[in-house]
Amino acid sequence: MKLPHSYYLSNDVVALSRDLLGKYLFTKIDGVTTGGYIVETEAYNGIVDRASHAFGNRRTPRTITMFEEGGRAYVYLCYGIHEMFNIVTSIAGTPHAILIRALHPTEGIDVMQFRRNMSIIKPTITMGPGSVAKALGISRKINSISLLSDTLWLEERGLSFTDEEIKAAPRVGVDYAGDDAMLPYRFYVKGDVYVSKPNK
DNA sequence: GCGCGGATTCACT
DNA sequence: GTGAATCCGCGCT
Repeated sequence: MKLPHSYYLSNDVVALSRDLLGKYLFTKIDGVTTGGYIVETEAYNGIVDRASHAFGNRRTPRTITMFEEGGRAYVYLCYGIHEMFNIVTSIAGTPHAILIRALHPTEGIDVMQFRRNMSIIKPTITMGPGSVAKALGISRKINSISLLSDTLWLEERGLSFTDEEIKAAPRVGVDYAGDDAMLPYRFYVKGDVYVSKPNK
């Protein structure tokens, strides 16, 4: 079942980040479906979070997507090379977003392998945010697209993890954020081979 | 206009 | 473990 629009309207982006572990994420491009379940996320907590692009209520052509109503994709280019896929949450005007950092692939693995230029399957196929977006065929062209569309959506399939199976930790690559860099806003499934390290 | 640097990945030592 | 790749968003002049 697709996650309903209401799922994305929660104002608690940190709780939602944890809840997304085990949810399935799919794209359907040129008739081919690819995806799997989410095993690593990071929460970006609106205008008070120094690590967020929207910190200080910064509205620019890039960040405006985060200020839209929840239930959309926020896709941007990082380091001039990698596309990053985020889930926008909360109501319009509150720029919460969740970065999808790793996926445990289940469907369309051969196509994802082709998109990643991999001759043999390795865990790095969907490990790390740039890899997830590339494997799923997500680019800036679909920035702001609805997560209830036929191109990109999430599903609940009855998979969940206990608190013992989940680790909360500081986010990756946000040293510029001062004290906010230490907040435990990264969530992952312990020991899953697709989680970017460390994964214990 | 200019310049800095980034929510990273990969090849290579 | 280290460094290159590579684009453009963003703040400041």
